[in-house]
Amino acid sequence: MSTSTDNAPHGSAATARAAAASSAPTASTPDGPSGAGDAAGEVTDGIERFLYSNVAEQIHFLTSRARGRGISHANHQLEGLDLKVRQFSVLSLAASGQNPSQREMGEFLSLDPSQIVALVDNLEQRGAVLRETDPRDRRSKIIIATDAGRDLHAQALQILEDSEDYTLSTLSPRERKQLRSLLLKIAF
Amino acid sequence: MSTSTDNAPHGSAATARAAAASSAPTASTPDGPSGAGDAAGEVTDGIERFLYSNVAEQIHFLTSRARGRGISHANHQLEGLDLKVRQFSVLSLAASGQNPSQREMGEFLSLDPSQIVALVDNLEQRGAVLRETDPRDRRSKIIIATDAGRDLHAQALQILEDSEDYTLSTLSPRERKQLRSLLLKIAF
DNA sequence: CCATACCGTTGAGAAAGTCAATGATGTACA
DNA sequence: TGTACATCATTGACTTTCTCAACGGTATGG
Repeated sequence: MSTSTDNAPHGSAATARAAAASSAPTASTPDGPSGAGDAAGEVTDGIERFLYSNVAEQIHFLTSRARGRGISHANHQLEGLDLKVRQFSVLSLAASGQNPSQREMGEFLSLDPSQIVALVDNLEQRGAVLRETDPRDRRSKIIIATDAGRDLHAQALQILEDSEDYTLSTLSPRERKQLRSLLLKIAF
Repeated sequence: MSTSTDNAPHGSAATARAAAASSAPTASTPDGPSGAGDAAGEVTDGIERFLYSNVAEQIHFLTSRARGRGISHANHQLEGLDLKVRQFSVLSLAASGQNPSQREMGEFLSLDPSQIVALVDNLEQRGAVLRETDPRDRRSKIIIATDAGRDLHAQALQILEDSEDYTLSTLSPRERKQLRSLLLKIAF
């Protein structure tokens, strides 16, 4: 496990480790007065110094990192149920009482229809969901959670809520609500 | 602009399409009074109805969707430079004046060291960055942007800022700042 | 009946993520 | 000094995820 996978909830962590990394002005390729892109100041120690780079301002970088950390931890916590966040999301829709078709699941979860097939196959084999042909449109299949599926969903949900509580531990309840609200605005 | 597939910044879009999807109570597997997981109410039309499912509350779902939308759009806009967000992030660190080693890049970007190798290989072949052995520690290589690299970075940055402006178009300046701040808090 | 469009499914290939091993180098310490 | 151990970049193998094109079954509009 190279990247994440550590333990401490947030911050610090890596900082303490060996601090003997780079930092050499290296003479060649001089920065000159004010390089093209960044306002390169001093070269300090930890990787936090990259927070002043342009990429650190990018919303892509921030969402990717946040997502990566969260999903990694969540998947790890879900191992006991032999489930992944990915499968949970499908199961959750199946248990929503909203009678989702596979196409709708794909659209909502930003997944290709072919990926939904595989995910539903898996859950169906485990007896967690059923495929029912939609009587209104016999082309589409409505995915519905079985009793066992709803049970599995409930267990997973509890674990995921705990995991999220861990992931968002640096945010106040109010901030968590704000974050969800803001993400929702840009997610659709 | 204009070149991209869809057009409208956000919302709507799919909603209008064919509304003849599912919704059948389907007799079998009855919902019964209040299913186990959700408070299943009415079954309405668009996929927005899944916003009441449990998965829609999950931070994973929100970050994944937001990230997917954003990166997809950004990558599309970057096509002209034959660059992807992924490569830009490495280039950005190389141009930061912070003399990052590959290991540090990997840690900061949440990428495996082996992935950094490939990314740097690519940028190096294009003449955008150089690998310089760190005189302080000859095991590590410091990645530095060339003049051409800084130029490419500047162009890409402009495109990405426009793309982000599009992606975040539903947020006020204040909200954008909040979002960045909140994500930063949970990203490290 | 016919043309057209859509749904789920399959298959193939590219991209991304994960992991172990290796050579070169650095660090600690007896 | 030498010896054990850790770290860095790199390679290779493998799994997962993504993307796309096709196809059969089905729906819709003339």
